[in-house]
Amino acid sequence: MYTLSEENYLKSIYRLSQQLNFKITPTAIAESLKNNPASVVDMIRKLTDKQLIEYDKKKGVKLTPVGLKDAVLIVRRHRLWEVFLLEKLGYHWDEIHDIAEELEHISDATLADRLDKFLGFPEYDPHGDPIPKANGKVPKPYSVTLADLKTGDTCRVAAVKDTSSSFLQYLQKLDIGIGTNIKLLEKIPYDNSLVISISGKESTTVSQKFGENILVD
Amino acid sequence: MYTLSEENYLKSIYRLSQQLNFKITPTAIAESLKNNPASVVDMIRKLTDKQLIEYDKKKGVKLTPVGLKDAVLIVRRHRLWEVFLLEKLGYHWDEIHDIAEELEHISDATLADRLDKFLGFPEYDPHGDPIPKANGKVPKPYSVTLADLKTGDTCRVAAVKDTSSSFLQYLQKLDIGIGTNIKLLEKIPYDNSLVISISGKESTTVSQKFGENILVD
DNA sequence: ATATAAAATTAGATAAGACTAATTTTATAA
DNA sequence: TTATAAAATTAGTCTTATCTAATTTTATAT
Repeated sequence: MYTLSEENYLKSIYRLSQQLNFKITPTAIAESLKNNPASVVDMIRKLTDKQLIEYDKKKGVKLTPVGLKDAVLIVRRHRLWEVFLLEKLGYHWDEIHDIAEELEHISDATLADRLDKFLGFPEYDPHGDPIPKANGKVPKPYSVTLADLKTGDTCRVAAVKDTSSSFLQYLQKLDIGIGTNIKLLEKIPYDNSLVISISGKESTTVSQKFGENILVD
Repeated sequence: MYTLSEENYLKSIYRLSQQLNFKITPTAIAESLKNNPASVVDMIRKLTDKQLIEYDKKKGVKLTPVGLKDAVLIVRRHRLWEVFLLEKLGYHWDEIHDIAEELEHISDATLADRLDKFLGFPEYDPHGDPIPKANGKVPKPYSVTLADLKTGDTCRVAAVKDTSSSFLQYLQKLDIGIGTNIKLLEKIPYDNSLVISISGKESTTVSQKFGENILVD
């Protein structure tokens, strides 16, 4: 159906389109795929010809209904495989993304649905990202971050925005995972550092950047 | 590590090398991969440069120790995924090969071993082919076919040589799977057709070609 | 032993998807 | 508004893996 590259572009454009009020330019796509903008321009032409995207210099790149449907399916496969790798094969949080990047391209028509069933129809992947349903519906993603809380608030870690292994390994070191309870003890006015208590334990200080990458319930 | 094509060539050469006393020529590889012989000649050069194979016009193509090791790993992955697709995801016998052809190329270093453990270290795949172990050792493959039996002999289906879906669907129709008991009632001298009884039921006649593609215990 | 067929090889073409370098267009700031 | 920077685009190159067509080598049969 699609080539590997086409799928990666579709997925990348979809991910960028999730960032509200963000114009999807060739440069933005190039950065997200670590490609040269010139290559992106070529692929924009190809995907436009195939009616998977529309490109308007003013408005940037936008997925067509068909392009959107298929991009969502790729993301669905990615997130289902992540659940599989973590829950069934015992991988760690920070190892699953790259493998799922490969697995998501397996093209069999019923594979995602069978895997979904096998895994018990999970709603969120191990990073807390919503797993699109077979019909294309996407569960509501989390939007409040740890940095949005007020002093004294308590929350439950629901998802992470940053999925780099350096971030995930830091979380592991701090004993933070999906479901961990965190209380915001203090916000340092100087640089917005956050003093928190993890699972009721002694306090730890983390940066603003850190807090902005943790989504909470 | 390897490109998709390189892996497919390695696997193809390995499979051909399993056929005893068979010289692996460019033409044979071309047929097995449904490629043009000219393309094969190019890839033979490439794999020779990488020291994965040796090519001697007289002796044909041969895997080097390194090439063999890696070819076996690809076959290991293929067969493990086949077990997964059949046992865990509920696919049928004739659907799993093509999907495993894609899955086998997922390159993570520990994936095969984790999958192996998750599946309970199976010795044979759903077609009865031996699954190479993590150390590269390959369990003994079955070698006696239904066509080798003498009239009156009873056997248990252990594996199939042909994995085309037309063959597998025919088997399904005849209610034959791995483990099915078959008794050879008669061999028709004219064309070596076989009259057999499947699971003790009424007799059925199958062709010599059919019998040669069923390996028995 | 030689004609013929089959197999192997070479030469050159093509397509996909990436690149660099040069150019054009658009945005931004003085 | 105009100079400058940034972004987008074009033109042309490269690599991988395929192909076709032509040629050379090897095998086979009379």
